[in-house]
Amino acid sequence: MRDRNSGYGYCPNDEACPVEYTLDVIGGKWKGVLLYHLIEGPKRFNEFRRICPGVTQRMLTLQLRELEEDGVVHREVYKQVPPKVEYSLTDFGKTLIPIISLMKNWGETYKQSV
Amino acid sequence: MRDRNSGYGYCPNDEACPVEYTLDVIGGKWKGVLLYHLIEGPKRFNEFRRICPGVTQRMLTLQLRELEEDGVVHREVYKQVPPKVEYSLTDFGKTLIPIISLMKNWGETYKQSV
DNA sequence: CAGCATCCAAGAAGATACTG
DNA sequence: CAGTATCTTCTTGGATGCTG
Repeated sequence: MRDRNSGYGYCPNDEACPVEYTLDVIGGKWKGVLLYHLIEGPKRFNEFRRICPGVTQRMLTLQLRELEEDGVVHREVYKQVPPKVEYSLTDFGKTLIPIISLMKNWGETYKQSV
Repeated sequence: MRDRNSGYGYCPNDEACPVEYTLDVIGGKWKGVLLYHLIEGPKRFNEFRRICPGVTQRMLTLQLRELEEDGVVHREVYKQVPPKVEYSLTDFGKTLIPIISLMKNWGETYKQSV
């Protein structure tokens, strides 16, 4: 999922790779949920932990860092005590909103049918 | 990605889970590409291997099996020699087309920008 | 509060060889 | 052609303890 270089060298087909590229950005184990919650507005670290009790501290950190690296999420550190860090969607990240919304709708519609 | 039972018990938030559920169906390493190619029409096993040289035989089998289990893909075995197996989207699978298309468009648009 | 470091277990994925 | 089986490697992820 992270081997952007090796992973996409394999597939010479220009029509196929965009889908895989998109999944590389949003397909992490928790990225979908995190992004979905960020649509509503900025969130703090422990806010995520409350919303999704299943995600560990470590995973939350890692997933947020990857989203940050991909330029999808902005990490704002407020220099104060106690520390406060806020995560929000970048403008680039906002371009993903239609996809996340569609996925949300699809999930809502078909979750019970499987 | 496969632990549908344990994975979703964790998250009590009904608004978040649909996204994760959708990703569980289409978020596998190769599922996006496979589904994308199936939009064009039915494909055979080795056809996929030609289109995506990066996917191993084993992975291709596993991913197709999971898509089949999820009712997204239909596997038609023609009883003949040499054997012929055709994979196609089910009606249920076709409901995913809008999502895949959006992901394709997004990937095409932003692939270079990262 | 928002993490990082370390260690360890479990699972995903690759390589290779073989089959109806 | 379309797989299966097995073995090994690599990556993910969880648990725990510590910090500015």
